[in-house]
Amino acid sequence: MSLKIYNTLSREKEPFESLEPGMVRMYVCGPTVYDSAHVGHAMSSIVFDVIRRYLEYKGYRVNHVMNYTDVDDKVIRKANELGVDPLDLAEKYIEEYDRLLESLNILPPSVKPRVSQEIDGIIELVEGLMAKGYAYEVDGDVYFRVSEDEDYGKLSRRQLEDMQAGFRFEVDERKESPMDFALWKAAKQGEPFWESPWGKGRPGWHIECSAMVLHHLGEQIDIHGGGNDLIFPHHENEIAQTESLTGKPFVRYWVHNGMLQIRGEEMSKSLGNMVTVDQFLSEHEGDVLRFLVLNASYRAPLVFTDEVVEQARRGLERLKGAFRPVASSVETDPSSQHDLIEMIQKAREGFESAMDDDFNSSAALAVLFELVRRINVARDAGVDAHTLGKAQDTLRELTRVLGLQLADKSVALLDAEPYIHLLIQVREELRNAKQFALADTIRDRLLQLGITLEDGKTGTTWKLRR
RNA sequence: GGCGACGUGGCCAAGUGGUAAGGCAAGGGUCUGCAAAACCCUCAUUCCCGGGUUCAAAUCCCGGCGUCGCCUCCA
Repeated sequence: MSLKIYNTLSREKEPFESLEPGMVRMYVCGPTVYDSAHVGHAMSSIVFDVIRRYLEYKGYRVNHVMNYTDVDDKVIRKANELGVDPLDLAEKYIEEYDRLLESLNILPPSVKPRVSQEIDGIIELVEGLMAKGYAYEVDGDVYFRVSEDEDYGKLSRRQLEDMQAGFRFEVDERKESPMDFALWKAAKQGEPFWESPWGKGRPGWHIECSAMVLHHLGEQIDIHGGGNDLIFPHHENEIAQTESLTGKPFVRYWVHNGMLQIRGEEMSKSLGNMVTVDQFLSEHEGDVLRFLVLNASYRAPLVFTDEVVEQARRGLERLKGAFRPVASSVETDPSSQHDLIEMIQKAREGFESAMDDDFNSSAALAVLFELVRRINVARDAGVDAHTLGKAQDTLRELTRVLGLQLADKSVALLDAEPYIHLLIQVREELRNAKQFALADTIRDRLLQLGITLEDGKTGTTWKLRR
């Protein structure tokens, strides 16, 4: 089986082949750090984390770069409102985002560059474009000359004429064409600036990503990702700049995630329907959001409502339930062992073929749920602990490829395990003696301590309650 | 106005030519002192609507309707 990835450029699933065998260069557009991240940002980071984890599972080494946009109109505006330094403000939200990545079990990107630390490379890039006639200066601003780029619009499938027809914002008359975009902006009063050949100024929005890719990954990369709202103009412009400069195809696979929507609306500050990641995590574990994301196609819009969150939480519980250990089993059923061993292999194959199909995580989850069911059946049938453990190990390994943590027991709790078993034993004797009131007290008290007891056919099992 | 995506059961959702995965919810049952969990059974003759292509369409084509995104900063 080989991996296929949907490429926004061709609008088709294509066999994945990296530029360099065994190695993937992946760049993902990160957030503009002017405010707290919302669950939509988290969705994007989760999607590309899953992609990375699966590529690593397939044996690739992944060089994963995610940028922080810390020099930007919005950052400056907000900093000025608050009367603080823009870079200090950005720093605060960068630290916050780093923490969120960790809480959501997102593997740290290999490099996390920031615009403010890439200025030299950006200036160099702009100079290169000017030297080749792709850019021009007006009063300290530098613009990209779109008319020079013959295949401009190939990613978003837009024609220059189409775009100009629907123009409904004010055009800067100094530009040669309305579609020309800023590579470098002359500094205005109260804005951070850097010295450049065109005077004091700062980078335009799109140029930063081109510069960071060139700096950290090279002229050509395998995967470039981000939300599908970035296709135009951001990624379109990145292609224009970078390919005009290098003359080489920039990105092999453009990968875009769909937008997360709250009740059919894009989540945005202006609509007042933001759910920040912090808010979400104060009520749910990170796995819930990840499960929600995994349960759908990463390319389609994601429905985010209280009901769907609750469904994700319960689905997760079912997944976790499969890790319960064998009870004090009475008699074993050999056929259950055979079925389970067979399922272990089938689950891995099914999982891989689902994920190979453009990271079809919801189909992969369906396979895992089949494994869960078979594990539960085998446990009820009294399968031996060794075989059950092997099936659980496979389930654990595959859920980890998806980045789910499930109920990873804390060390403290592992220490408590013998005592829990002791209590279960005592309670068992009380139940045999029909001392139900006392038996129930033990169950209730353990529940208060976060441990749920369940009396199954073959004995009592326990699990951690969230 | 232009460009693009999407519309599958009560909810989320997979499925791009061969006769509808999975999860949640719901109903019935097994087990159980009770509870919970688990397991078994049931739950879309049908995939927004109308045409067309085909032996065969949720899947391809045309036309509607609807939702969303982008065209201005946005994961």
